[in-house]
Amino acid sequence: MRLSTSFIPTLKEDPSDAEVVSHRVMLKGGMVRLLAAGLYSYLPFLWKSLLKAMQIIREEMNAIGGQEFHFPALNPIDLWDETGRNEDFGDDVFRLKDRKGRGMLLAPTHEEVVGDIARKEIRSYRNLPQIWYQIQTKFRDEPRPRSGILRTRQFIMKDSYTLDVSQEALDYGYDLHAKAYRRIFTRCGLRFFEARASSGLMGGTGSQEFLVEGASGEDRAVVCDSCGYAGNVEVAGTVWQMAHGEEAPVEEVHTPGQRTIEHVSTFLDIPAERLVKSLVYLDAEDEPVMFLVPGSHDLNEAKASSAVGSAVRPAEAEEVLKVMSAPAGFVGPVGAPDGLRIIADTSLEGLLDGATGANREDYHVVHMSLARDVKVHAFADLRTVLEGESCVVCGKPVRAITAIEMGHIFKLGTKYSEALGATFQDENEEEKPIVMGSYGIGVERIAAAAIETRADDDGITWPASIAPYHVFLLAVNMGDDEVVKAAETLYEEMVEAGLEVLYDDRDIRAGAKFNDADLLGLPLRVTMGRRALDKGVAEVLTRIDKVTTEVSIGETASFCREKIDAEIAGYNQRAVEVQDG
RNA sequence: CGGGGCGUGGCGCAGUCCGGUAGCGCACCUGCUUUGGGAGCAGGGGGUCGCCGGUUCAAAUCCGGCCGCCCCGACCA
Repeated sequence: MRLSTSFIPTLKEDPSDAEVVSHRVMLKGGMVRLLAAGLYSYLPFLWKSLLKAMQIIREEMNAIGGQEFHFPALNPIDLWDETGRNEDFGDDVFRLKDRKGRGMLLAPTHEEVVGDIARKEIRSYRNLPQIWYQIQTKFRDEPRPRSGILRTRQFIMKDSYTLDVSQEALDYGYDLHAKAYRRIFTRCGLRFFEARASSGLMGGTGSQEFLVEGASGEDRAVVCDSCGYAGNVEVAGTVWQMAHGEEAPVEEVHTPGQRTIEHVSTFLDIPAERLVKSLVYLDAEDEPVMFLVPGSHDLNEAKASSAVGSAVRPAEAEEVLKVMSAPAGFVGPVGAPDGLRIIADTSLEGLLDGATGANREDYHVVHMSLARDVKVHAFADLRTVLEGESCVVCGKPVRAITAIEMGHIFKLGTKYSEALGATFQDENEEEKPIVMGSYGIGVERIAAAAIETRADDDGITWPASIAPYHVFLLAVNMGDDEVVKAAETLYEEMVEAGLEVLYDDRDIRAGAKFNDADLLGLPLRVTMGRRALDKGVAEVLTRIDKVTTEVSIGETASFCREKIDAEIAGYNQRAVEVQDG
């Protein structure tokens, strides 16, 4: 492709509205343009990369027996009422009416459509298993789109669905997907973590996220570099025990105005690790529940929610007062109202000498023994783990990371098939619900994560497998006929060798070309100028390390071809190594 | 939805406090010179200052309302 006739509108200055690396570079590199908040046009240069990522996804999905579909993005709303998810998604879904007034929505995911086909077509265990997938635009009216292409309101997703006869069969299909995902991300040149995750709105019995470490991500996870354990903070556990202390009579102490852990800790000279945070929450029915976590830790609301089995929200100040008859900042489990559910973090079990609110303004209690003084309803993992705590698998310290969620796989079970009546008849003529799994990959995030993790001060450094082109061919001076002729010949030879070449034949100054070449970040840059031509060479620069090699003109095409092939072969080799986890 | 920032030629910004000629750099057009890391000189085109209303002789500037975009939080497969 000739740059002189391409539409790759690079910018000279940094765009003002972009903070995260991938967003800035995509705008600057003429790859995306904003239409409205969370809605981007993908320009040809980015689209080529996305097409390559999608092709890798296709190959790997096909390799595990996936069949590619294309479902309607526009769905009748009553189908979503059948599963209850029209309500569950709330304002996150775009709704509209057709000309007859029928309620429709723009699908944020496709379990319902898959379930609808299944209930109409799948009759027998002989029809199973099935792996169905599509690569399609999804719509979600995000409350806050952000970070450029990382969280948008319209995005491309590879979504796949397994239909099986049993939980065991689902496990197999789920493992096939995990394997495919490892291969996909590795072939795309990404280093990822697999993290246990919360199923959230999807429901089901288990889920796992594929994360790429990166500061602009929205996910927090802990990873163990020793054994490879990783978990989203919503579910990750660590081995950590609060100091038990020694038993002593419980005692009220005057703590005027000391509401926060920090203040109380300083005021009483008790380390935060010995304080107990008492938090009043309300469940979905507005029934109160008190959570107890170590003063040194935060309550994790996702964990709190699963401990209660319902969504929870912090009680407002007035609600705290109403439930506890004491103001927020001074509430505690000692002498709490009868019947108040109290759920304590597992690290508090056996605590003999803790301090917390006294349920009386300006007073706290010390020497609280949990077993003696508190009626704990249940112990559960409630705390947000902290860096340096011990890995639940190997005991080594874990690391806390910020990460981009690339993919998420779910064991759904029979939630959707039961709601929709998608059943099959087994060998014993018994009618059973189909066991489902669902699996997603955010396609744009592949390109975004590659940029986020590999960009340098000058621009992108694409992995060869998803680079829009392999080579940036730079003719230094279009006014020099011999240079132009040599560049044209190189262009032809490289294309002939099967390379994808972006040929900068623009009649502009060399400096601008070099800067664009750095910015666009193709794996190889081939420079043809007077200097090189006189030596009978082309200068081949590998973008990732900026090392230049002089290669005789006649061998340049094959030299580049080998470089690109070697890099891609490296990813493929690594894919084999990591595919089984 | 709460908090903060911003909206002025295509892009990046100044001007707004203190009302009175819309300005700078880049980009764009023409000519000449240049040509290996975003050239120089000369000439030129392009802006209802986000929108609506108010105050005023006069509004980019003051007042009121609204809209949009970005960031933090809430939220979020």
